[in-house]
Amino acid sequence: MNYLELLNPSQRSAVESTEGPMMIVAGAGSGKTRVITYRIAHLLQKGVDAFRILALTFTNKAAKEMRERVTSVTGDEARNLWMGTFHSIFARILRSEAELIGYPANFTIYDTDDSKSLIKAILKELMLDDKLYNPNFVYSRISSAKNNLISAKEYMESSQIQADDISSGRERMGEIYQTYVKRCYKAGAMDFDDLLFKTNVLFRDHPEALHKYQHKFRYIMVDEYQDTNFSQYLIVKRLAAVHQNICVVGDDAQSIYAFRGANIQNILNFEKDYPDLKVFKLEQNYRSTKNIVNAANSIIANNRDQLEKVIFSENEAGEKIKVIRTHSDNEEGKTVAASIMAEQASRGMNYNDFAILYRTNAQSRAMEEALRKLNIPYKIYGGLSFYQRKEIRDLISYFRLTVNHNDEQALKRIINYPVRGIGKTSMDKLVLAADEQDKSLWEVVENSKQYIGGRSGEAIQNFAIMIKSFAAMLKNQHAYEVAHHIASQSGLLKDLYNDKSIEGLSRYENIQELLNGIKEFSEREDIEDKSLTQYLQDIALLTGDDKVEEKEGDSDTVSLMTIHAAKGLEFPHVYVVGMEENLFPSQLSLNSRTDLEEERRLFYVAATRAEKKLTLTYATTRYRWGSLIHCEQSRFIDEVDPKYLELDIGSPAAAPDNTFFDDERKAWNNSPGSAGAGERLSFSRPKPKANNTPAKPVPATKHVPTANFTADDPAAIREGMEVEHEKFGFGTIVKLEGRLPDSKATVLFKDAGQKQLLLKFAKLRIVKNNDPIL
DNA sequence: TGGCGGGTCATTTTT
DNA sequence: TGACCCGCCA
Repeated sequence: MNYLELLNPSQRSAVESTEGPMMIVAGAGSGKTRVITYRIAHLLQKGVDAFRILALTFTNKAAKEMRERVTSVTGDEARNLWMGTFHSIFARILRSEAELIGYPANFTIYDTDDSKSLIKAILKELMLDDKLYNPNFVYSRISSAKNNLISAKEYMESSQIQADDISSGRERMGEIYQTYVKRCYKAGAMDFDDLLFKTNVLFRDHPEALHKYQHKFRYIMVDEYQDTNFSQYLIVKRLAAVHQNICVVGDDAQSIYAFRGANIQNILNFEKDYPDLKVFKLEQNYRSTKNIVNAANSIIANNRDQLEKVIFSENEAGEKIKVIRTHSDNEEGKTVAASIMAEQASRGMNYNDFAILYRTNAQSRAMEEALRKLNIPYKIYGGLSFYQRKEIRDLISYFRLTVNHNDEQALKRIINYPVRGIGKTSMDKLVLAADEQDKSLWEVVENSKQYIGGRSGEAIQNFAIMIKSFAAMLKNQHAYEVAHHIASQSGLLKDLYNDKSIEGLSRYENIQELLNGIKEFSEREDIEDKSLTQYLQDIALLTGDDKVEEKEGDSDTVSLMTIHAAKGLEFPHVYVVGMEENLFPSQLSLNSRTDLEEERRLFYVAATRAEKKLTLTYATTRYRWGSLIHCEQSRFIDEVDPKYLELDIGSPAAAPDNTFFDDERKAWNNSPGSAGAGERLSFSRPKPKANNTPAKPVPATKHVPTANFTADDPAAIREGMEVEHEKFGFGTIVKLEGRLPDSKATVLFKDAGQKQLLLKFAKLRIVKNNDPIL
């Protein structure tokens, strides 16, 4: 097979250039995967040993796909490639070198949930306020420290960081970080970031280990290089230092993981690290129509930091990009669903050809409902993965604890599940004891008699004995035998079996499914080590729906996913929904140019998923965290060169569910300033400032409500308004907090003084609208 | 000790 | 709107 003929000239030279440092700047849809695939095939064909090629990706999906594609070109030899995600490859290396850095080879990998619950536990033990030290915040702070290779010690010694934390009132961050690290160590656990951090430690402190891998990997490829963080960057740099056969592939315009520590500078500055770098640019987009490519180019042109390149398409011009405005998120859903149905019928397309992309998972609901009403089959990607379900985590925790007794998070999770009378009080004692004696929780549990007597003490003893008995099986029996034994002997299976509710049933089925998976694993012929230990290591980094996809592979469904999840995919028709300010771009991104640019790249990614047709939709009102808010069209729509757009924002015939908002709109239109019901009904407004508007003098009235007292819709209440309350009389809205329907108003009553009222209960009549903004 | 109910809270993206 | 946490009660 002459694969070289399948490539265009720039693709081909990228494939044929195998020696020395190189960078492939691969625009969206430019055949990047094809180039990587053939490049590896080319190396193999030249006689390079597959064991000496390292190919790194970010997602399991990408790794899997790449391996399949290489296999289809080169055959079985592809199996020997070192190909996988950063995390899985270096976890593998760390296991074989674990001793060097003082870890057991069977260390546990803590996922995000484990990490956060450990952080919560630490906060509690240190008696810190978890409002101030929000676990999510703490987690991301520690994570970004690790991704920038700042150890706990360094963290505490850095005056810069200290100043930072002190100024935000969190001067004990360093201490938390340090405790966290220590606890992970005692538990024989690494979190996701550790897998990279410790690899760096290994390579820094053990030159012989570094040396070994430097020589082993003669060719290194990194996909999605724009998404590397500092920690990953340094690993790659070190590994490539000897042979210098490093090939990175990426597209700065598609860098969307800065929030996770990815540093776009890694790709922008690559040249500085390798002066004799060869750069290949893949600029022809084979995926999309001219209109889509040009529109995408006009979007990304708004960003400042970019590698120079011109993406072009030789495909047909195609349809313009459609922009649809709707009045509510539900209507948006209906519109999209109806459109899919119509197109599917009129153009003879499959549901597979459609994707609905959104910024946040919460948006999927309105879409789902609408699709369901029209009986359109759909599949949601992302969300809770199989392995994140409670019952699965429970059983896996048993496995984890069996393999690694020190795994604190697993232990805590299951020591009293199923219930065996080991309560909070006992656990508190054990945790305290472990901390005082600097032991792992398990070591204390094993000797619990010293700390806890009576029934609880007994129960703990029995628990420890049970776990040890499980462990005794590990050596000689394969995964399924042990797993099944654990599931039944722990009482977990029985506990679920007894739950006859619908959810209980599905939990039971899930456990069965997990066990079936393990059974398959145990029966696979291509695996040597069929122990439960090995199984755990195989699945530890399997997140997302790697599993689910296989199951319902070829059904014809519309795909729903976040834009992040859609990266790397393509669909004939793409709907990007929720094109609204504060949603996309996310309001969290509006503070800095870098964040906004990342958001814009995200939009670029979304747009370039489409092959034939791209539709952008937005709603002027939307339910968000349970209450109705008003939305404004996204600035990103304005940024697309209008000549590629076809607007459909004329007010559609009133949808049935629309009447509900009429009162509200009336209230708005009555207010001074918004009277000119202009072209765009822009309801959104800047967040009210904390300082209050001065109240106007109100005519004194007694607590007697005016005749015909009728309350107004809470939605119409604004700061600064004068209102009347049945009991408290007249007053001024000083402050509004929260969102409808639970918003709370602080009202300064002329006679009754200041009161806090829940709007949904308090009946307020608007006396005069002093809204300062309108 | 465990279960239930109400209050509170956050909601971006993932290995 | 839902997830989670806490406190109260059995």
